[in-house]
Amino acid sequence: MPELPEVETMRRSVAPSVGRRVESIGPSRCRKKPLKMNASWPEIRRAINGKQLKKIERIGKRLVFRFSGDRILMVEPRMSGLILAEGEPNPQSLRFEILFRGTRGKRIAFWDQRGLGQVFLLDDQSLSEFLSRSQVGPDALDISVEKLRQNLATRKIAIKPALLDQKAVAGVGNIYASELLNAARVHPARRCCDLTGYEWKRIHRCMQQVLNSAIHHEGSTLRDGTFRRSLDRPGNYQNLHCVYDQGGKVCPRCGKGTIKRMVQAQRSTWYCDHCQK
DNA sequence: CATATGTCCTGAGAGC
DNA sequence: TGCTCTCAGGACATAT
Repeated sequence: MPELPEVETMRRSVAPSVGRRVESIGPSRCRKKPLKMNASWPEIRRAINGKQLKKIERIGKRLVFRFSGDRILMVEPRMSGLILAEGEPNPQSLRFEILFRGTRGKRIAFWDQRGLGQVFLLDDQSLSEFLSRSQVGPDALDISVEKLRQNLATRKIAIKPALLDQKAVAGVGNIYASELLNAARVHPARRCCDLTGYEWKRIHRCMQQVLNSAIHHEGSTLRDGTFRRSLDRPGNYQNLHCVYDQGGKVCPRCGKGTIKRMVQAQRSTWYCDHCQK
């Protein structure tokens, strides 16, 4: 599911557990396939049990759980991962849960239907190494327009697939790349190296506006319904999508064009055929 | 069969 | 030749 706004929504929904002490952590019994991770469950239990959850950070589309004693769990939800404090989306897809002392069952649970998600046990040092090895770029909400331009403007590929490159800017995924380019009135097939300074400014401003608005509306719940803040609380931003999955409709921004679908780098892109030049 | 929110790996080609 | 960077394509796993 998650792009930056959905991961930030998940972060906020489990933030009440900051300050609590871990009672137990472990895999669910009913999981389908083993969770992909860099340590065994006994190792993770030894590292995390009894520790206090100090902070939950978001880096692009990843969540970083910091515990006392410099122990870190980093979760990559990838396509279908979901981090929830409440609710049972599908008992079959529960991958692990953390229970907290003295809270009568308060927990953080990781659900993942497709099983592409990954979890890493790290410390400060190995987290830094991980981020530099995988070249995670600046977060989309923090990056300056100069840095965005520096990271992308020499490239010959189209702007829309370029925005999905997490090394250039971290957090934008397939939904918000289409949405922000519509807001910026830039055609998704324009090559990065052909964009003007004024267009980079619009892309940068609209990226932050669209992502912040999506966070405000608690992310996008698509037709498959997998992303939600809790079982009875879907996101709302899908109702504000101007182009994503809106093929054939009139563009709500210009009121003149029609929303079209195209395929770029084997992924769907939607855009207005009138106002995006 | 086609579609689906993400990331990692491989290999070809370009340019120095 | 060889190094680095870019870019295209596929794999991963499951559901509709």
